[in-house]
Amino acid sequence: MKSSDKHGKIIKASTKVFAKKGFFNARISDIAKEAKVADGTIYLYFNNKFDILISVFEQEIGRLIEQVTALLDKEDDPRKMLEIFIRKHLAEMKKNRNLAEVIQIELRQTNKLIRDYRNNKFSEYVDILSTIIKKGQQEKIFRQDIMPGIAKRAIFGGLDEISRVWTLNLDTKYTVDEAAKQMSDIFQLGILAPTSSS
Amino acid sequence: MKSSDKHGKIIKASTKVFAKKGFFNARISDIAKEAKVADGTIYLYFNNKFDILISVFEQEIGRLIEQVTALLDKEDDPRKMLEIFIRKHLAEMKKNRNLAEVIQIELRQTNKLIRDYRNNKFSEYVDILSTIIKKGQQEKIFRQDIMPGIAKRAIFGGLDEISRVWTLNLDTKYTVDEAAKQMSDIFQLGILAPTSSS
Amino acid sequence: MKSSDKHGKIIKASTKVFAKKGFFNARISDIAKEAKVADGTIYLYFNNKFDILISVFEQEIGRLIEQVTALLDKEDDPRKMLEIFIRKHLAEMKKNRNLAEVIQIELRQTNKLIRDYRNNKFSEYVDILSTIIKKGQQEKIFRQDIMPGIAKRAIFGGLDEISRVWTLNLDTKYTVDEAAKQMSDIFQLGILAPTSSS
Amino acid sequence: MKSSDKHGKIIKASTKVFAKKGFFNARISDIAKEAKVADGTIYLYFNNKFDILISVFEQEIGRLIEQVTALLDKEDDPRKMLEIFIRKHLAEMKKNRNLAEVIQIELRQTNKLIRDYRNNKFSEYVDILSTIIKKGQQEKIFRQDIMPGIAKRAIFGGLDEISRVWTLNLDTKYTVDEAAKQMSDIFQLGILAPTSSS
DNA sequence: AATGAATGAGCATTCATTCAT
DNA sequence: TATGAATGAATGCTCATTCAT
Repeated sequence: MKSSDKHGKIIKASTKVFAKKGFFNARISDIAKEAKVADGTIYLYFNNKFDILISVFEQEIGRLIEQVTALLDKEDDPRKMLEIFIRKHLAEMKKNRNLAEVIQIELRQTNKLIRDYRNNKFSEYVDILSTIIKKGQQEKIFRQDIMPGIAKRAIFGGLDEISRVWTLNLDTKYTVDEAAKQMSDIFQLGILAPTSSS
Repeated sequence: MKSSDKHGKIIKASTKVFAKKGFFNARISDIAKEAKVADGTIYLYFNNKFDILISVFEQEIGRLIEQVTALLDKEDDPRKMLEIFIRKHLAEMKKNRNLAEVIQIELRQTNKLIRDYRNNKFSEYVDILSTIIKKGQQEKIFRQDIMPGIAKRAIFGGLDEISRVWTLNLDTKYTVDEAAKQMSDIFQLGILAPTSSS
Repeated sequence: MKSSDKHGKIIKASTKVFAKKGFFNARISDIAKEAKVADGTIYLYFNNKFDILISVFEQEIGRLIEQVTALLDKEDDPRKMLEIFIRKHLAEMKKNRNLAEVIQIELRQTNKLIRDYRNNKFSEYVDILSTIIKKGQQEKIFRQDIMPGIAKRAIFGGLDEISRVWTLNLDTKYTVDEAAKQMSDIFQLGILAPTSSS
Repeated sequence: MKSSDKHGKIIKASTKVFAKKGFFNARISDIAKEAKVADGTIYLYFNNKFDILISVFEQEIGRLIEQVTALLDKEDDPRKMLEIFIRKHLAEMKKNRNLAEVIQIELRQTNKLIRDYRNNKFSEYVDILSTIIKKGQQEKIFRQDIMPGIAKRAIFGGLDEISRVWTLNLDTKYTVDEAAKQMSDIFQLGILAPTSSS
């Protein structure tokens, strides 16, 4: 890491600007100003505007993966692991609104924008969920008929939608803990009342 | 309703073009060509490009609401109603890929793009879920501690993520029925194995 | 003159709209709305937008010529005739602000816009001045060394500038009579004090 | 002052293009081509098309003011000063036809186009005339009953009309000297024959 | 490495004019 | 005659990217 980590400064500035304005309305000059570098300097570190966006994903989600992984390594019970993932994800999204916006909105477009880009880091992140589920199934803790590939999307999608609303300044009546508790219950116990389960 | 129905033709063409290229990369001339009208004709029916996007939402989601509501009216059991919603939503998204893309990707941006626009139709659609949940709670079929406002987002988010992947041509290994069955189970029963439920 | 004199209505409406918005910012639909006819109807009476402008000149200035000529016919003294012209022109411009604007601003552009158009009516109007001057010279009332072609422009230009300011809402401190008196004096007596004239 | 002076080149090119085509028919690309810069470059120096027009006025009329003022500073006799102004104005308009056109035609529209713009430089220029007249009145050389606010407009309007005709390629039979002499005489002595003055 | 002036392709929108009714 | 829906050419301005310094 150089003393003047321009690459990092630009990534940080881009996250902020993309979050605030969206990818298409964000100007390279906005990013340059935010990062306190010249417009042209950005092109010494990135190929083009899309490249910046992708780098933001890779870097920010990479950081997320590291943090979540570190937390999960200390735990062995799949139920607890699932709860940790849920809580950590919601906490991060609430804390880092810029990242939340970028993941929820800009990430969606990326596959359309850049046909040959697959969000590997993102897949890796979501796959943490299926790994937990498979582990739970092996340990006979989670139902065998659950398809991990579907469950991971159900859970991630749910979390994403919850945190999406936070970025809109709506529904802030729920705290992270409340929401995390609810989501853990919904996904683990289901919404059926115990007596009515077949 | 005029015989030519230019308004409808433009909405239909816009849905297709927005789905294919995304709002920002869609050109008015693309839409005009797709709708087989002149560029200027579009402005006889819509104020601007944003207005077209919003109209697409209102119209297409309005149609979705009508269809889902019609199906739900025939059913009284909240469990069945939830299943119906899930199956219908997934079926529609699989069938109408253009609408799916627009909902999943473009709708996300809308609140950012147009500050004073609230997707009323969209809220109305998602609120069908919380209505079902509340009904189930009143009938003691769904757990009392579930917060409908959170559960509706968990469920819709999950469905959205599932169908999002379909539009990417990934994971088409799951049929609508399989996915619907899985989602219903996950949200109703949870993923915990029955014996391990506390 | 037909019962529904559309041609006249369009001319009248155009004068108003051109005055208010200027030729380039005036829309055919503005004129149509003002004249209470359909857009297309205008093209039954005029070839194009320029044609309307030219017709406005011809008609309005034609009316001006008639009125001024009628007044001048009653008078034989060139000094009085000059005063009458000056007073009448200023009075008309003050009364009919729309016409004033069109003459002062739009007429200027016309030669540039329409290369092959010569404002014959306008020339005819201004030539009334040179006719008066020539008559005065023949009667030895006006100085022989005055070139009528220059004097007519000096006088008309001066009047035009005075009334131009009126349309800008500036300098309304001068009444028509005051201004007319001043202008007559300036052009007849000059601004030199009598004692200092060589 | 940069060696390339793009700002100046664009002003010069704009004056030429506005003169030739008029403001509304002038294209930014016309100006860019004339100035030998890219279209976008123009927007590094000016906010918009109107801003270019205003800058042309300010700069060109500013130059005119400087030149006239320099000439007038050497003279003390109001009669001579008036003659100098008249001759200089006509000479400049004849020499610089582009500026002449822009002043005579485009300047007229400006107040209509841009409501909050007042041609300060232009007012300043015309006010040189009223200053001369007031000075002449104080020195008892010009008639006391002349209102300087009206006289300045009479004189400027007359000069403007004379030079306007030059730009139309009409009446080039008069030289600058002839016209200047005539105008000076008309405004100083009036057109009445000496013997017939009351 | 860093700068930022310069570039010029690209597009939403307007509006004079047409023409089927 | 009269209409007004439809047309599509035309353009001011933006901004990602380049490159001389």
